[in-house]
Formats: sequence, structure tokens, C-alpha cells
Amino acid sequence: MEKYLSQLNDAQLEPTIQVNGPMIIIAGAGSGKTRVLTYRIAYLMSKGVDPFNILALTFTNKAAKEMKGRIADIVGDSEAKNLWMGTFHSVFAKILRFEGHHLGFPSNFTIYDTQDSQKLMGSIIKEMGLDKDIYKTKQVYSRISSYKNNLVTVKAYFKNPELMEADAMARRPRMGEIYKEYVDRCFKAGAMDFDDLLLRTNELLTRFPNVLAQYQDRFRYILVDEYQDTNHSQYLIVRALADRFQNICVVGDDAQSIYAFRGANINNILNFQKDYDGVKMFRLEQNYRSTKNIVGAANSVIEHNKTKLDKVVWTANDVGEKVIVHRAMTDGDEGRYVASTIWETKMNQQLHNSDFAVLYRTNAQSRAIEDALRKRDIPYRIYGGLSFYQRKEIKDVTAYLRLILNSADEEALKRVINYPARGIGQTTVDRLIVAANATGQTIYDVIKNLDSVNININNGTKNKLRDFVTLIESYKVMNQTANAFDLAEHVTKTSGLVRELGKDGTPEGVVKMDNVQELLNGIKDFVEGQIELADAGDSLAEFLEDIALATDLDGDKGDPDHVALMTIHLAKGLEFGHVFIVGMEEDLFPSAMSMNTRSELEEERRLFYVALTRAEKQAYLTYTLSRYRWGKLIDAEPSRFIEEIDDEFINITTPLKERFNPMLDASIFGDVEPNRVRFAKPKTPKIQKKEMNKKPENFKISTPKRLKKIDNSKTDTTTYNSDLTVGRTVNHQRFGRGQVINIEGKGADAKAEIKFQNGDTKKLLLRFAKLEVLRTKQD
DNA sequence: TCGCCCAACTTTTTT
DNA sequence: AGTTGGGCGA
Repeated sequence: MEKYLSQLNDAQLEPTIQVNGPMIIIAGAGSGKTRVLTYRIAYLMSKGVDPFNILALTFTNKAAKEMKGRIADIVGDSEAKNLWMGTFHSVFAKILRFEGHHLGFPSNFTIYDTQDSQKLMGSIIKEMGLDKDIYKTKQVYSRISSYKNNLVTVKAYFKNPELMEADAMARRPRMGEIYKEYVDRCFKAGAMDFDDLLLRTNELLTRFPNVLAQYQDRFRYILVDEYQDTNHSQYLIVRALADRFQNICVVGDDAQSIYAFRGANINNILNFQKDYDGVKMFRLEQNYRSTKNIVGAANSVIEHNKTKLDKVVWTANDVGEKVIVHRAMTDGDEGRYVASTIWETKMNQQLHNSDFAVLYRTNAQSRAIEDALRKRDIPYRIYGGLSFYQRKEIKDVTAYLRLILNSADEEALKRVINYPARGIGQTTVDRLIVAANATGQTIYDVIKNLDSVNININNGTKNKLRDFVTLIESYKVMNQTANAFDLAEHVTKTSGLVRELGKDGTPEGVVKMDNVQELLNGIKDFVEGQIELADAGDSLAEFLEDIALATDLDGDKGDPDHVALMTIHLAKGLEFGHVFIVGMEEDLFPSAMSMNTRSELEEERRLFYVALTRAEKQAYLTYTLSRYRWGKLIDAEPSRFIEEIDDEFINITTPLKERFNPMLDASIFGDVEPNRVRFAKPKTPKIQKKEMNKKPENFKISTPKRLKKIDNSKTDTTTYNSDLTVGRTVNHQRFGRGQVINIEGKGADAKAEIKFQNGDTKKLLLRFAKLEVLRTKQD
């Protein structure tokens, strides 16, 4: 253990060896928080804490898996495997499998994904005869989701006049009824949606004190990663579980809170110190990931936010290259710039494809980048988007499997009852649903008991329904003895699914068939992996649980040397040598949807901060003058975020404001061949190098402290030093390091209010004060 | 009930 | 531009 602890700096060591009590670690981007978390868990174990008593909650399955692997390296597999480590959703899904019976759920409950939930809501809206233009499925879904994340149950909803009023004002007076019907139908189907996994856990812990006590006693040490992204529901679960021992350690960075849109509450981290007594606070501020230019650029951006904790991220790394800003004509042109720059940089610096990432605000932007990379034969991989398990052909197969395990699963049944087509149409399904609602049975049971139900279905169709049930029942019998792979293969063959896909000779059809094959391979892998586990249970159930909560980021198959393409959200927690942030345009980033309120804009800004801080060596920002959106060419203008970066950290290769002259740009002539582009483009890097050489200080000065030259050419209100602005870190000969919190007055009378590190705040007359503006925020 | 064709909507981010 | 869902005719 000593050997590991010696790898940590002082700031990292302190929280690592802090064993008991509530604590919060504010960890700046790239400051080694994962290392602190893993070493801390290992340290706890070395101090005799049973891994069985440790619960670590992460944001992604990948993070959990990685962390567990790293802990296993330190303490050994046998010890590490007893740790409870995973996402909120996966950990509490597991607990609900054990305890759900208290709430009336079977242990084999289905997990509805967003698609399933929305489909169910859509059919409820239709059944209720509501106007689908007013009750838009997606809006209803997000509304109900936010109720759940804030612990507003159906009962609570109907007791809350304000909520009901708000919905009535939004012309949706029947929201509550939809909500109630949705919850009832999920319950009847033995299904929980993503939000239920948290909401039902809360219900469980509140209504059953003995269950709460049992898990409180079990989870004596709780660690929560990415605490800034927890929502109210998650917050309450953590608080309940930690209440007894108060050994709660949360890690987060308010500057990287980017999930408010799905209910994350930044106040959870801002108020942590009020929630527990005697909270110890630690800060990790040294960035080990990025160059000074990148850290400086990111800091100057985040300073535009009002809501933030006091934190100064700095780095001892090289100054590095400035952040390059590039203007492109269209999104196609932008893609070509990215591809050619990757191609050249890779050649010049002998890099791998995996050293590069392209980040964008919306998934739709990936297409133009893909096209360009493909033309240059640069291997890439798209992360996220429609995940593998959400594709239609895959969901069709898994729907059969779900139905075998839980025949009450309404969404699974509706999906496959007539796929492949077996003559059971919409009318029949509608009638079945009516009968099911009337008798309180599940749809599957109605079909099973067709003769005892009064239902208007002709005999031919009744026979088809009976055949369907017989088919599923035969699968259930097989599931008693066969493993998940043999069963799944049997299902795809005998249900007619494979035959159906085989008929489709189109390229898309072939891809679908391949995907189904890949799914079967995945199940095979899973089953084989399970054989080694002593406590392996029902392989089908466990496989379905795995994929219900899987994200695309989790598995990393195929050629590992590829350029990564993903949304900025997905990139959180990752790092790459060279990062392109594309689509730096108003209405796109920041998104047009998030410019209504200051807090939304601040979230976008934090998102930009996250994007920038992914880069180790070089960051590129690109924007276009026009871009295809909804099939139309739309004019675009550069994002305000570009201008928010301090000039000293960026290199704008093409002026932001100057009107573009099409005659000067070769790419105006449309889709040119890749190598033509290559000759037309290289001017950018060359010019940039020349400029760099003109300013040798970029390379010579490596000490963090540097007095910026006084620049009178700027039309600032201040004449002393344009760099001295609110938020800057300065050094004073006598008082030491401090941060500027206010500036008043002009010219010779200008004063700055500075909060020094020793806690003192002083107002200094800038005419006299010998202040050194630190080039980057570091000591 | 099935399958084809047209219209409408999409693009905020995800466990 | 691409996808999805609804409507209508067979």
C-alpha cells in the first residue's frame, strides 16, 4: 500500500487516507480523482474494512469496471469482487431484485428503457382519446420522469395543487391520469423504468425501516463519484444509506455538472457541507492532463459562470500549443478540415488514430465527420447515438427473451405478438388491451384464458393467438434447462425472426442479420463467462439485466486504434491527446434550446469546459458559416464561447468577424478529392507556426508566473493591465497569492479587491500595488 | 390484416 | 436528409 500512496501528491494523499466521517472532494478536471478514489478504497481495505461493507457508486458502468479492475490490481481479485461497485441504476436494480417483493414486484421484473416507456405512454394517450399534438409523448415522458426524480408519486401529484395547476396551464389537465395509468400499467407488467429503479428504492427504504437498517448496516462506507450529477432521488438514497455510519465520501466538480436537463441538481454538491456534520473538504486543483494553454483556456471560459465553487485549477505541465480556432464553409468542409488535420498530424508527429477525438454537441453532427474520415480511410468509431441494444432487430429478439422471463411484460408482448407477421393485427391487440384493463389480467393471461373472457375476436384469430402462447410456453419450458445462448438461438430460428430478416436482401437487411448474429455471439460470451462464476444464477435473467443498463461506451470491441467520435456528454471522464470540438456555433453550441435562462446557458458553458479539458496536448475548435440542418442550408455564426476564451490561449487562424470571401477558398468548388483538399489546406498549420515563432515567449517561458506586458492598445476601461480582471489569480510581493474579486475605478484610480490565500481581503490601488498576474491559475 | 406510400418531424444532451 | 408513423387500398 505504501508504494501506492507514495504516488500521490499531498492534496491527493489527504483524502485518500481520511477513513471515517463525511467528506467531500472537489476535484478539478484531470486532477487524478479516479486515482484518489481507487487508492482510497484500497486503503480502507488495508485498514481492515471488509469490502463487503463498501459501496461505490459511479456514473457509468465503464467507470465502475475500470475502477474495480484497478483496485483488483492492488488488493487482488478475490477481495475486490466483494465490493459493491456500479452505477446507481445497476446497484439498486440488483437490490430491488432481492427486495422488490416488499413492493409487490416479482424478482424477475423487466426494466423498461426509454423507448418502452414512451411507447407505453403513447398508447395510453391514444387509449384515453387525447390529442396527441397537445399530449406529446416525449413531453409527457420527460414530465413524468421529472416527477419521479423529485419523488412526486401519483399520490403526491394529486395532493399538489401547484403541479396540477402548472399542467393545466400547459393545456394538459389530464397529466395526472396519464401518470396514474402509466404507473399502474408498469406495475401490472412487472416493469420498472429507469426512474423507478431510484424511486422504488426510495420507497423501499422509507416504507420498510428494517430493510433500510439492513442496508445501512451493510454499506458502512459509501463513495459517490460525479456527485454533481446526482438528482434528488439519488441524493435521498445516499443520504438514507449513509445516515447511520456517516462514512460518506463524495467526489465531484461543480464545473463539470452537465446533467441538469435530466434532473441532476447541482445544489447536491454545493450544499453537501450543510447536509452532514463535520464535513471535511478537500480540493484537487492540480491538473495532470493538459497543457497550460488548455487549462488556461478552460479556466477563462468557466470564469464567465456565476454559480460555482471557489476553485483554481492549475498545471505544471508544458505550455504546449495554443487552442486552434478554424472557420469552415459548411459542415462538409468542417469534416474535411478535421480529417486532413488528423491525417497530417498523425504523419508529422507519428501518432495513432486513438490519439484523436472529435466531440460534438448533437449526435446529428457526426455524419459529416464520418463521411470525411471515411474518404481518407481513417478508422473511427462512433460512440453513443442509437446504442446496439436499442436497434429494432435487437430489441425484437430481446423482446422474445423478456417475454419468456416475464410474460406480463406488455411492451415486449406488443412488440413480438405480430412480428414476424402471424395475422394478429392492431385491432386485435387493442381489444386484448381493453379486455386486460377490464378484467385486471395481463394481456398474456387474457390470451391464455381466451375462452373465459368476453371478447370480440373471431375464431381464426383466436387460434393464431393460442398458437402464439403455445410458442412462448414452449420457450419457457426450454428455459428451465437450456442456457441463454441455446435458448436465444432456438428462439431466433423458430419464431421466424431469422427467416424474416433473411428475406430482406437489401444491404440494411444484411446488416440487421449480422447484428442479430452479433447479439447471439454476445450471449454466448456472456454464458461462457458465467460458467466460471461459482454463484451463477439464471443466465438469461442476468444477461437481460446487463443489457438493459448497458451503454455503448461500455464494450470496446473492434480495432482499438480508431478516432473516437462522440457527444461531449459522453466524453466526460475521458481524455485524448488531440481533441476537435466541432460545430462551435450559436444555436448549436450553445444550443438554441438552452439560451432562455442563465442557468441553462451556464450548463452549456460547463459543457464546453468539459469538452476543452478532455484534451491533453491540443484542442481545435471549428465552426462553419453555414450548415445543413433539417435538410436545409442554414447560416451560422461563431459561438460566443470562442470569444470567452482569453486571447492569450488561442490562435484564431481565420478572423471571426471578417466577411468570408468565397474566391479565396478552394473548397467553394464543392466536393474536391481528398488529396486536392490536402494541397489546398496546409496553409493553416504553417501560418500558425510562423506566428508562433514571432512570439518566442510561448516556448521559452515555462515558469508559471509571468507578468503580462501592459497593453494600452486595448480599449479597456482599465489602462494598467488588461489581463487583470475579476477572477484572475495574482501574486503580491508581500501578501502572496490571491484572487481578484472586484475591480472599481478607472485609470490611475483603479482599485482591485483581492482575496488572498491567507484569508485576508484587501483593496489595493493598482497604480502602486506590485501585482503579478499569473499566466495560468497556479502557484 | 398487410403493405405501400406519403407526411411530418427531427436535432440537445442519457442512466 | 433521413426516419417513422399513419392512412388507405388491396
